Parts: sequence; structure tokens; C-alpha cells
Amino acid sequence: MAKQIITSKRLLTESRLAKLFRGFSDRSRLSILLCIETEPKTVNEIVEATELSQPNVSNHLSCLRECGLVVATAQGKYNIYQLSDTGVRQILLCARELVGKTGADLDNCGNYQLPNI
Amino acid sequence: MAKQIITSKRLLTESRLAKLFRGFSDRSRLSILLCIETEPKTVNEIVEATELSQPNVSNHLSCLRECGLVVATAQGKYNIYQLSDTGVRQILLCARELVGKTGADLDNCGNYQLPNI
DNA sequence: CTATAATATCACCGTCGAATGATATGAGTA
DNA sequence: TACTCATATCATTCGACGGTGATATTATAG
Repeated sequence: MAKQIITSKRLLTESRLAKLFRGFSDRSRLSILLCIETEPKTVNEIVEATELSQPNVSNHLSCLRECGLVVATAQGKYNIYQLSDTGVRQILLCARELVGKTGADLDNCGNYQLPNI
Repeated sequence: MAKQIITSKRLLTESRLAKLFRGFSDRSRLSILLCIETEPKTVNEIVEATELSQPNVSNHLSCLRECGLVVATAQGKYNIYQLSDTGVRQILLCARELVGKTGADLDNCGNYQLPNI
């Protein structure tokens, strides 16, 4: 019983962690996050910077917003998006550092269909 | 032209980052990573700890190995798996910290079908 | 009040990839 | 050598999810 509680607590944590990483793991969402990593941007600015379609960006932004990775502030008819927390930036930093070491391995892993370059 | 180079370099980085996060974003793979976060484990030990099927674990392990997130050392007929780099642990730490703040948001985001708890 | 720009929403479709089951490999043991 | 345990491989299936196109909403401008 105590074990059960511990277990489901572990599963809850895992579920949240997995969801968090999902936010970063999609190429489009990652582009968006990187795009507003240093400065807030309008949806249109994000669309232009990432070269994704507007509905696509909007969809992903709403997802990222719900997940708490980004926040939006309305300014007239514009919506300015930025990273919600320095923790998000922190994860991006850690990931880049790790990629610096394991980059080649990642390229060689053929399990995902990500359009390479 | 210079811009082109910069662009494709950016895309390469994004591609690698996305792949890296993919490693963490699947529930099964994340379970495996967390499972060997503190100490190396045998495949069977991982299977028992995560309650995943053996082929499933093996498939994910090979993926994680190719991506450079874990390393395996053969010991007799056993294969011992552990995290490849402290950077992997670092990312898990950062993520947990962030989840501590945005946890509730993540639960509410209905975009993924991850079996909640 | 109409027009237009900025963004959001939503249903649909195609595809990727996770899980499974069967089987192969390989190492130790009797 | 035969047998068993530990792990890997692989083809297949099926569901989730990312992209798109059409449309709705909201806000400013004229």
C-alpha cells in the first residue's frame, strides 16, 4: 500500500517528465522554443523565423502554452510569446552541451525519420 | 551563402537536439533511463523494474545506445547498461526541477495520450 | 460599420514509431 | 554436445500525432 503510493507517485513523475520532454522533442516545437529562447516574439515573427505554416505554429504554441513551457501576453492584436521560465532555457543549455559530446552518435541513430539537415 | 551555412548549421543542431529529446520523451525509454540513473543494471533487472516486455526494453536500449545516451558493457552473458554521461543525468535533474514548477500545467495539457498515472 | 490584419480553432488525413510475437544469437553449464 | 538462460533482432500491426486547409475570432484602422 505504501509501496503502491510510492509507485504511482513515480509514475506521475515519469508521466510529467515524459510530457515535458515531448514538448522539446518535436522538430517544429523545438524550432519555436529556440526561436524565442533569447527574446519574445510575435506569432508572425515566429512563423517567419521558423518557416512553418501559421496554423502549425499556432497549434504548437497552444500546446506549449498549455504545458507551461511558454507564456503569451496579448498586446493589441498581437500575441507575444516567450519562454515561461528560466528552467526551460536551462534544459536547452544542458541539452546543447550534451549534444556537443554525443552529436555524432545522434546523427548515426537511424531510428527516427527526422529530415537530416 | 554564408547565411546558408549558418542556416544548415542551425538545422543540424536542431535536428540533433530534437533527436536527443526524443530519447527522453518516450515513456518506456524514460523509465529505462530513470531506472539506471543511479546504478548500472542488467537488461533483466531493467525489465523487472520497469515492467516492460523484454523485446521492448531491448529495442529501446539499442536505440538509446545508438544515440549515445547509455552504454553497455558485456559481462559474461549479461549486458550491463548505464547512463553514458553525467550530462544525461544533468538533463534529468533540470527536467525534474522544471516539472516541480510546471507539473500541474503538464497534467492539464490534453495533447498527448500518455496514460496518466 | 466595414475591411483587413493577426491569431486561434478544428476536422481530416497520412505517416511514423511503439509494442508485440516469433525467432535468432551467444554465453555459460551439465 | 545438448540445454538453458540472457539478450538481440526483425517483421508486422495499429494507434497517436503532426501537418494542412478551411474557417472562426479578435482587434485595429479607415
